[in-house]
Amino acid sequence: MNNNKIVTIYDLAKHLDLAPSTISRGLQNNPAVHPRTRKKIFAAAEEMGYRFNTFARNLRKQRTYTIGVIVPRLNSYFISGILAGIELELNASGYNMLISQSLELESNEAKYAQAMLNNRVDGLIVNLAANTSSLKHFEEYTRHHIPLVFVDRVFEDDDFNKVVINNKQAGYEITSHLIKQGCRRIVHLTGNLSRNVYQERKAGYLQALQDHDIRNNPELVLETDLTEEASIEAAAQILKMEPRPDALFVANDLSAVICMKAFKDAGLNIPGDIAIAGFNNEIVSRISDPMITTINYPGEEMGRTAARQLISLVEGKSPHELTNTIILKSKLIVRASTLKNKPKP
Amino acid sequence: MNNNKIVTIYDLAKHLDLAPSTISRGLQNNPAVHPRTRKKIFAAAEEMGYRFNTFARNLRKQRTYTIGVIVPRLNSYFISGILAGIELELNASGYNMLISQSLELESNEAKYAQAMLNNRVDGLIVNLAANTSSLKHFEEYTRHHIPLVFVDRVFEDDDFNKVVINNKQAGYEITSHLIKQGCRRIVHLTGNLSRNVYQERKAGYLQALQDHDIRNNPELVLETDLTEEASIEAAAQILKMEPRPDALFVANDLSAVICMKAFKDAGLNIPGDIAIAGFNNEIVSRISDPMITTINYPGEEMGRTAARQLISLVEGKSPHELTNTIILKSKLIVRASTLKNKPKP
DNA sequence: TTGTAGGCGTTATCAC
DNA sequence: GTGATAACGCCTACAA
Repeated sequence: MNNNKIVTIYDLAKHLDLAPSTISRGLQNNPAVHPRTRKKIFAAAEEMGYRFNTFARNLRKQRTYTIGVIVPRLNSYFISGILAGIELELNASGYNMLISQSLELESNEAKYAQAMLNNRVDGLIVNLAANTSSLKHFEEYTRHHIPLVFVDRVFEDDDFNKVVINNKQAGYEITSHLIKQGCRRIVHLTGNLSRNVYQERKAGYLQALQDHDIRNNPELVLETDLTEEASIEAAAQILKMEPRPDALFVANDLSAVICMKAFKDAGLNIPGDIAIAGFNNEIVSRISDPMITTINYPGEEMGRTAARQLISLVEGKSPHELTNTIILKSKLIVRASTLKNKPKP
Repeated sequence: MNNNKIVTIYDLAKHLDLAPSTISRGLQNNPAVHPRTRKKIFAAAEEMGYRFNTFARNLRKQRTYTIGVIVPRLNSYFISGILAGIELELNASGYNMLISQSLELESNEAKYAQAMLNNRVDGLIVNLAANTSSLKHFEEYTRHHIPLVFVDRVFEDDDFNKVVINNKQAGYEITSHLIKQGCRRIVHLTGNLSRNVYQERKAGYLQALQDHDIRNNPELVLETDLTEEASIEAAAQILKMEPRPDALFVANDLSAVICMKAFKDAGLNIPGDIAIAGFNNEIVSRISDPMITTINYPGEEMGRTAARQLISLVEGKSPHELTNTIILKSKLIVRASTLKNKPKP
């Protein structure tokens, strides 16, 4: 109706010959205003194209209904799932979502944590960068009692809220499965070991070896950044190992599929010559040939859980003092890429 | 240093026995402030743990330095790339990014467009939902002169800024390539045809058929939602076609790979029995066996371009009146999945 | 049921 | 170079 001028409650007040406070109350459905008055207010708001100013309200209320989210990368299938889960919960509860990507750098993470603080986010969800070595850039959140939840990539020995899976157990299960299939020389290809998720998967791998009396050979653990290039390189390195390993446990599906392709191109048979297991149950694990044994990793559910927990902290429904760790269930999914002993018909 | 109380410029002013306005100027590096004073101000700010309040500034400045982004889904590899590109540019220019996902529903899209307006975003980037049939929920942006850029999925006949690729040409190239490989009975599996991207790819497909004197058979065009399930179903349907098609052009890589897997499971040889081409050059197209012929689709670059264009509009560096369309280059990438005529040695 | 007045934290304008 | 003061738009005691 109106053109460009921004309409405020004062304009509505003048138009209706009422006080701004009455307009404010009416728009909030405050029962103190007469239904007739309220109706007039809404009609005028509609007619004049009124939009309320979130900033003014935030300034006044000292609340922003905005949650910050810092992730290492946006262009990752797994991260997308977490974000989707977070977004669903936040929007359902009327919160906005402010996103930054640290590009796996602690320095960016710290910078964005500060920026989010300036934006007065009501809470923050973080998936740590690969090289983050301290959480001191989050101390100000604690000091100001702004709730903080870490999801997936966390620090073990801290006093923060976290949503994780049991990576060690998952690593243990997948390695034990490989051993049960008769594999003895199992390579583990993993990411930055200063991050809990990779460190623990490796711990599970080592534990499984030990429990099955297989001597650990440090040369069989390859630490890379799990990018496409690094995976191709790692595959070449594995092909050159003497004697050739009979299994490969990779810390993520995409990298596992890339390795598998390299092995197939080199004429190897999967799983006959080498069994391959991944991690995350990404779609690529299902479309590869053979399909890849993996761990179902509930990314979206982790996002939802983290968001729910954060909201309940923000709204004071959970006590701030009690930090807690939520461990979601992960599950081994056995597929053809590791089935050396074909199930009997 | 300090504990929980939020520090404002008034606190700094009192502490330093200066006026709040001087503090404000000092913090903004206003040259009118004496260097010695400024130094004292920064020292006190640091010591007292001052953080400026973005909302108060926004309220005052009538600017938010926040850009809204509405996408159909967050958990999509292609969308992630666009978002990553947008985020890079926005952060580089000091803007925040507020994200919502429409879940492919026009109703959500409209709702979030309104919410972003309430949040006074300085501009908005949109990737349309599958079922969006009108742009009237964006009219208010035009009315208030809030810049708007559509990326990838757009309306053709509108008067808005857009960043796209030439989908028709890409569809034409890929279909012509299949024809040159000797294919005559080419199935086209696509998404919601009311969206420009799918509509145009199909137009390119039809044009190529016509230019090569191949009669169009409407039964060979399958419109689905391109989900994992729909793709599996479509593959089954194609397998039942009589006579069997000799090529399949799918509007996205993931769906193409899923179909390929189904065909291989049914004993078909790729590309011998049926050639397969995808779209987007996602990583799955490179790890499938055989690798998939596709169109390189610069998602991240589209995101960057959209963000750059939006920022230049927001900052008044481009005129608002001139809406424009930026068409990025896409490129046919030929791989084994369509090479029926092996290149001569 | 409605109105008045003050404040949320910052910046801009005008004085001094 | 610094200070006083009035906005920005909304919300909420408190008063009427």
